[in-house]
Amino acid sequence: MAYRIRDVAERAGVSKTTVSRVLNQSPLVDPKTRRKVLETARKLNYYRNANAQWLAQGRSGFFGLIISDIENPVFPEMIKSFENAAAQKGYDLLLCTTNYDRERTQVVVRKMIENRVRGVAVMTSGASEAVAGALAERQVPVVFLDLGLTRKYVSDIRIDYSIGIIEAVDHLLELGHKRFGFVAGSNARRSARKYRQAVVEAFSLRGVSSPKIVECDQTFEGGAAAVQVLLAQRQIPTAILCINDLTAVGVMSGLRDAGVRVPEEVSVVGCEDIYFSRFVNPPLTSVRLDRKLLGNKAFEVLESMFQSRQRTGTESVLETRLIVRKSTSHCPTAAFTRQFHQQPQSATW
Amino acid sequence: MAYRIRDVAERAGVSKTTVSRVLNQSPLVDPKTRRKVLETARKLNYYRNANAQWLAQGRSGFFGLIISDIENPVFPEMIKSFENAAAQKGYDLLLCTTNYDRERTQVVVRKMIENRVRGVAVMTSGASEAVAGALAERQVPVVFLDLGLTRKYVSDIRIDYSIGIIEAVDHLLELGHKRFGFVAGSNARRSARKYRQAVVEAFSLRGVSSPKIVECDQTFEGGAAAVQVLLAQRQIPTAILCINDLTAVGVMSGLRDAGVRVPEEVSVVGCEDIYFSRFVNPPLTSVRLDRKLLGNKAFEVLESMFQSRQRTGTESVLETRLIVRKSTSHCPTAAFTRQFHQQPQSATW
DNA sequence: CGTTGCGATGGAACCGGTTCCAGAGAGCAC
DNA sequence: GTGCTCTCTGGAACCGGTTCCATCGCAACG
Repeated sequence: MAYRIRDVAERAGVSKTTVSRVLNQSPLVDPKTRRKVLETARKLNYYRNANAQWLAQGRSGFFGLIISDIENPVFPEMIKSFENAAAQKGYDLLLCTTNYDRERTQVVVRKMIENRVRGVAVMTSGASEAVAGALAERQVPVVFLDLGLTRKYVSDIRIDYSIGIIEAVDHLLELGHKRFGFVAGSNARRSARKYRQAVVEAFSLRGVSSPKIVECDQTFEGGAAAVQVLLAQRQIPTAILCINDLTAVGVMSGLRDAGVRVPEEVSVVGCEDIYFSRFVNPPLTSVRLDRKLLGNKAFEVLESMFQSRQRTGTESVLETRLIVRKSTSHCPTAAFTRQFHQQPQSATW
Repeated sequence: MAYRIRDVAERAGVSKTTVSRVLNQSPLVDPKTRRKVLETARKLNYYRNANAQWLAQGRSGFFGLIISDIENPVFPEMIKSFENAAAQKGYDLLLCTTNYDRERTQVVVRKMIENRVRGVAVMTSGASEAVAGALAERQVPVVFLDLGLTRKYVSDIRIDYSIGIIEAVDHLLELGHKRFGFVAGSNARRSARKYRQAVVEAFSLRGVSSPKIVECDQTFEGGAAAVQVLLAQRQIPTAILCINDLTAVGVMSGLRDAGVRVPEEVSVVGCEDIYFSRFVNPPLTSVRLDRKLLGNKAFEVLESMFQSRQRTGTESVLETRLIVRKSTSHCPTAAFTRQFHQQPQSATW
């Protein structure tokens, strides 16, 4: 068995209490004693038992982070910044994934409670109010993404898509575009619904007729399939907004397969600005959601709830903005578009 | 304060011991008693205190996973499969990242020990034998990636790049290629060194003259820069191997910027087969490293060490294989290559 | 009928820390 | 010298589980 605090105490000729004080940087220790304790601890190669410490303290050193699927490229950046923020304050990360599974979500929430975490960030938009309830009931501060609700122990970070989308619409209008398409996600997803709403509002705000909306499953293949629907129209759109970057890349691929050049003939705008977006060809113009900021803010919100006496939840807003790269450019001339429709390959769609 | 096991015991009219037995599925409990205990636990909405449980048991329910940087796209898949494998056996994941920082590595190793994890997978090739020593000394089973060493408590998973690389070389030879380039990583990295060695060996095995090697920093930009060196040669290679996919994508981008078409004029092969490789244009041919398998195997190895009486380390091998997509094709004719060298844009490199 | 064996249960020690509270001893003012 | 304050230290209870060992009731058996 490894050395315990008592072993250190005995060899340093002091009590457990004193050793504990030294290890926890209590000021109530004589510098000379402190030095001796630290030295013997080092000599014994002592490691404290985190479970014992946290049992005694009534809570662990963990902050929990619940996400849906770590393979989704939006998460790693968020995890990193959340973890860094926590590490800076001396806390650890307890990461759990739900894989979009209802049952697994329950298990994961239970784990958070059993581990006596100091707070939980639930960064999957699939999570329900039931999750919020379960955690708040155990007095665990929790922060959600776009839950649309705050109360005691429950904070919310709202993502304001509209800013970035309006920037995108303005950008496209400036480039002379008039006919738009939007490859949307399923309305069953809260975040997809919000995004679609913001898109529609942005167009009406600018007094432009609504884009042609095609729904897809938010994957690469979904984007490639959705764009075929848009291309089959009598008048194809010259600019296409997409629910996320992966879809946008699929859209670009579908366009290329159909012989349509991006951005010369059709401009494409993604959302999220995942790491890879700058490396595709052409580099993708995208509505950026700053996950670094999101992860930081999530931790910040949790910590301030944890500190506050009342544990009152707060609402904060995360803004988005447009990152212009090379997948958008001037609207092609009408002549060009008409010519395009006479190409033989258009028959194959 | 939340309900404790004692509260459940009192209300169910049994002892703490019995409740503990019920919760741990011990068979030494009368079914009737079991039912009553479970019911009162549910009624009280009881959650066990993991810290207390693990303190008493002398070890936690965690398996540790140490990686360098979660933003590197090779890791998420690995994390997922490791976590799934652990979850299936009822264990949890303790994920820590080093961010390539020596000091942070120490901190992270300490955390693993303090949390009394049942085993640690160190899946960053930056880790040294010192880390192995620190953990083995505390009798923590640990599995490394390409450490090239096994002993008590220390296992190793060796990645056999050569299979995939030989497949790649054969594939390119079949396509008629004769002049090759290799965009390598820094020899300072263990894994990059191994990869380079495997490439050189594969060529000599097939009796082909060695490729022109250019070193880079394994990033997109590094790849784009490295390819310029290759293009500046009198005879440019018609096929380029790359240390990883991100570099390969950079190489393709650099080629495109120089007006060289992939794969018609130059074929490109990556390594790792990250998720995004199939979505770039053209979809990347790559030497796949199966991270799903790696994560699973890492957990498996740890668990079997944990079970074994002797805690002897094992060595296992993970094979790679070539995934052929569209970034490789027939070697262009000699005439074509010569013509290319007379193009004006070659002067700008 | 006494003994044995077995399934079910509980008492109490223990895991390794933290923290409340009491107290020793030094320093200082009077 | 006395009393007070202040700094530093240690004893002991406690956190909430697990587990060793003893015990008890009951059925089976000789």
